[in-house]
Amino acid sequence: MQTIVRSDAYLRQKGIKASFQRVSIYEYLQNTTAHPSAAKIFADLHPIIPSLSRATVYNTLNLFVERKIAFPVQVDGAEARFDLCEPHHAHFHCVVCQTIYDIPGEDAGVPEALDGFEVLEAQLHYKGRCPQCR
Amino acid sequence: MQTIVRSDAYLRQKGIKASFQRVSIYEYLQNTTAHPSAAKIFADLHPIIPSLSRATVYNTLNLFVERKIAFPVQVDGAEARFDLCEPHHAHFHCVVCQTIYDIPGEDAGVPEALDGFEVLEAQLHYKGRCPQCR
DNA sequence: ATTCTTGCAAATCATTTGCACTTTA
DNA sequence: TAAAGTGCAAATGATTTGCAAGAAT
Repeated sequence: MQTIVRSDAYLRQKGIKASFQRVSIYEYLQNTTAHPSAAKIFADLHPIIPSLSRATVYNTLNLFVERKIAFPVQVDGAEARFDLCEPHHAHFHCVVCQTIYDIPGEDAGVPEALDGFEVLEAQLHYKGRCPQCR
Repeated sequence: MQTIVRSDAYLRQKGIKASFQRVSIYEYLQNTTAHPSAAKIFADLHPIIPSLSRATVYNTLNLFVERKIAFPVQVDGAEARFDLCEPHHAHFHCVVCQTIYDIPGEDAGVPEALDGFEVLEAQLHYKGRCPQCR
C-alpha cells in the first residue's frame, strides 16, 4: 500500500525505525484534524491493533515530539493533545465541545528579536466558543 | 497592616470570602514574578502557615482562576503555573532554567473576529533560552 | 445556627518506568 | 543476530474528592 510505504520512508528519513505501531500512529495523526489525546489515539487504534499498549502510544508520541514530527497542544489542566508539525498556525480551543481547531491564517509568527532571548518556538492559542457552540 | 486590608477588600469585591489562606496565597502571587506552581506556593507558604494543606492551595487557585483573578500558564507536560490576571502580555518560557518571563510589550491581542468563533482569551507563548541560559 | 472553608487521607488521572519478550534492520 | 521497540504491570506525580472538624456571618 503506497501510503504505508510513504509514511514508512518519512519516519526512516527522520531517523526513526518504522515499526507497525509507529507508522499506524503517524498515519492516524495524518488522517485527523481532531488533535487527539494519547488516550483517544489508543482508544481508536487498540481495536485495530489489539496488542497495542498505552506505553507504546506515549513512547511514540514522545519520540515524534522530540524529532519535531509532532507537537503537543496543552489545554488547561487537561491531557496533552497532538498535532503533526505543519507550517505555523494558531489553535482555537472551544471550551464547550473541547474541539481544537487549526487557524491557518493567524500565525504565531516566530521570533522578532526579543532582545537577549533566543526564541525557539512561538504558539498562539485562542480560547472561546466555536460556531457550533455559541 | 494595609496590604492585608487591601487584598482582603479586593477578594471580597470579587465575591470571595477572604480567609487567611486565600489572602496569603493572593499576596504571595502579588509579590512574585516567578509564576509559581501549586507545589511551589505550598512549599513556600507551608513553613509560615503550618496548617496549610495542599488541597487548600489547589482549591484557592481554582477559585482564583474561575473568578478571573489568576490564570494558569501551561508549560509542556508539566504542572500548571500561576499568574495574576494583568493586562494582556505574552509569556516566555526558558527551556533551560524553567523560568517563565512576562513579555509586556508583546500582546496576545485578543480577538480580531475569527469569523464565527467567539474568542474569549488569547495567549501568546514563546519558548526558548533566556539571556542567562544562552 | 447555618453556611462556607479547611485539612487530611484516599482516590483518580495522565504519564512514565522496569523488565522480559519480540521485532526490525 | 545485535540493537531497538513493545507490552504489561507497577510506580509516579499532579490534582481532586469525601468527609469530619473549624471558622465566619
